[in-house]
Amino acid sequence: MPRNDRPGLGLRERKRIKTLVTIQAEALRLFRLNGYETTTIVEIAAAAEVSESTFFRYFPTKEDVVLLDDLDPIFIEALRDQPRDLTTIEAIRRAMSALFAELSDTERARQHERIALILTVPELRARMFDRLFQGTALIAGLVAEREQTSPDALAARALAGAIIGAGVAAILNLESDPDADLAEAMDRTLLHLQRGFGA
Amino acid sequence: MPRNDRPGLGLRERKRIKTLVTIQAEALRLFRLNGYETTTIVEIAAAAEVSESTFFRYFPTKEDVVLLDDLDPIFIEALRDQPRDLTTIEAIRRAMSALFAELSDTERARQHERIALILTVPELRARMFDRLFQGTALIAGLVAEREQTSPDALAARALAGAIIGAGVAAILNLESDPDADLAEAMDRTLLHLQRGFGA
DNA sequence: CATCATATGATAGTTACTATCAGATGGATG
DNA sequence: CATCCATCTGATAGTAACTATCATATGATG
Repeated sequence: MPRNDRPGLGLRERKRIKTLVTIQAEALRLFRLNGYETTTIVEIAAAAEVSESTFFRYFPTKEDVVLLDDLDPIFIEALRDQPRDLTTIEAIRRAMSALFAELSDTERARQHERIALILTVPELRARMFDRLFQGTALIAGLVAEREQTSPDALAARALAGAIIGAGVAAILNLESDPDADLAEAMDRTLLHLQRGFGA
Repeated sequence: MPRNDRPGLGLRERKRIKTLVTIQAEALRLFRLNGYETTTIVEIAAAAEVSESTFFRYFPTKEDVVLLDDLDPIFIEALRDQPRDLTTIEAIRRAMSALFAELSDTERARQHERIALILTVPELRARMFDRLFQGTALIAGLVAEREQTSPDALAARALAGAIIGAGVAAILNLESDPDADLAEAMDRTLLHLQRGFGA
């Protein structure tokens, strides 16, 4: 995740970010080493040299250690930057491309591993889906704003759902094809949706 | 859920179904009465007059008491019954209609309440999404089988994902419009997808 | 009726998570 | 530099979901 430790933040804030990053890094290291379920929070706290209490102050649940990322706001910003006259799908495709382009190689690798982990743990997978569909309302809003053709609320929701569903399909594709390029796959699924499925 | 207690099953089997139904019924009653999170499994077990151990023999997790239903196989069967020459979306729309048509009024009301509960509990909502997307592979298989146009695996997955996403949109629509007719809403979102979104 | 497979209850233990409180530490002010 | 306040931390105790195990009970079968 993009580093936030630019100075000028005050010692307290910097310390806070440091422990957050440490906990997350240690947790992911242990998950990679011993698996998600078998790694306990006591172990993570010990590795990060904090108490169990502190762990829960930074991450409300064990799942959040894996699921929290600061990509969401970046994506939303990238989406807002897209020209108004684009189709919703077009806008999302471009925002996606911009997001992926912004990532460094190590960052991309880290995200790749993160997603691989999420897909293998049912608990995490379920929560990821939930988070993705939390965005339905946001996207539906965009749809209603952009596509002048359909003022129908349900139509906007339908498109938003289909977009997220297509994105999820690209992610799930990694299960059977772990080395696939997620950015490209997602762009392709969205493109399919954009063109229609030739019903 | 459609009753399975037709006789000719042996006493053991009948007892088993009876306790399963009892546990589920008592659980849902307590959830409705006191809320999902605040109701403990000890309470459910007591209400159903079984031990805690027995509860977990019937339902591996607390969530499963709400999420387990026997609609999935019925839907899959209904889907297989659709003529081969239909579009995938058409086939799914018809299978959905058939499924909803098969439900009695009380059954429909029960499902309605069940979904309302699921939507309010993050844990349940997340796992519902997971279950729905478990079906992606199945639907993608259907797509690959029916739509001769696209032998591309990713294209099939994209359509399957979009279909499920559109269905989810209809479900999520209940959050803002609790009295909406789910069957109709789902048919409409799928119809939107079928017609394309006029990109 | 006797035997076997399976279902049940009871007990003990693990782990994620909550609540609470006392002590430590950074930040601002005189 | 000293003081005071806000916040952060660690420790402890407790709850609830779930697992493992074993003895007992009950339906199925010859």
